[in-house]
Amino acid sequence: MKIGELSKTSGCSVQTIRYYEREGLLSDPERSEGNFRLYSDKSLKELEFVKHCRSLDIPLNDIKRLIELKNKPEESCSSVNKLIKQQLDLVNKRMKELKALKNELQQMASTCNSDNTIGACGIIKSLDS
Amino acid sequence: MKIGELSKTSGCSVQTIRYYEREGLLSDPERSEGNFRLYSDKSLKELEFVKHCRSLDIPLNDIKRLIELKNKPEESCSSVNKLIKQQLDLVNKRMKELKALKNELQQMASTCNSDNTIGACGIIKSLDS
DNA sequence: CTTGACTCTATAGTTACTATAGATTTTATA
DNA sequence: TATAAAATCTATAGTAACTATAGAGTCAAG
Repeated sequence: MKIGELSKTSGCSVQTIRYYEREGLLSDPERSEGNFRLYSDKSLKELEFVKHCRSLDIPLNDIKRLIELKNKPEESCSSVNKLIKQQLDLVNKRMKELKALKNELQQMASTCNSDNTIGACGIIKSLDS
Repeated sequence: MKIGELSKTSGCSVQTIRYYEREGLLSDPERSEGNFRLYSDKSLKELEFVKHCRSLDIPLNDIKRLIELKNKPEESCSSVNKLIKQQLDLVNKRMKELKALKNELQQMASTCNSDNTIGACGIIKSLDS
């Protein structure tokens, strides 16, 4: 299949696919006579692996490492484990931050009654302090 | 005070301060004979307003709008309110996403017992599916 | 008077894409 | 078969919010 079809079946944009290729996350596809990329089901699998990792917010560089590790099935998977745990730590940290954000924003929103003027606005006041 | 001192008292890096100025979030400071930026306490207040907004993850463009609004105290603050509510929606959305992420990552981490090989690694398997 | 710390501007790099321009190839229609 | 439309190609620039660098100028202390 050509890149447009791969794009549709995978849900990745055409530019993103080409970008992943440039970044070394996808193996170089065959080319047609006219230099169009030609993909197989294996390519789709590769792309889906990347997509799944991205849906977990794993950075492209880490995904690259995971792909390399995948190709060494006899090695210990402790590095894979470490990578996932790091990602989990990050997510936990970000969640804590977001909770704090949410609290402050809610508080702020509650101090504004919308027929006030900006001069009397509780939101602006709390941002100023 | 010069930019280095403002940087220390505010906790913003020197480059970030200059960047905010370029982006129009801080008013242009006085300059010394030798063209060094000279800041007042008012400048510090301005910078702290920006910092506070940023700590709430409000984008620079929105902060710019808030600053403009701040300077029109007689207008209705409904737009301020709207902006904060939008920000709150964003935070809530992101929190939901993160919760889902966290679940999947935890699940994955639990399928790996670290003395396995990559070939048998539950993490890689689940990323593959 | 010179050394080191600080500051200046301008520019490039970061991440993960998205968007564009201009050229080429393929497919569909007349 | 001619041609128009759709898809693809590469290369490059833009996005957000900074951070880092280069190369030059300024200032305070010894």
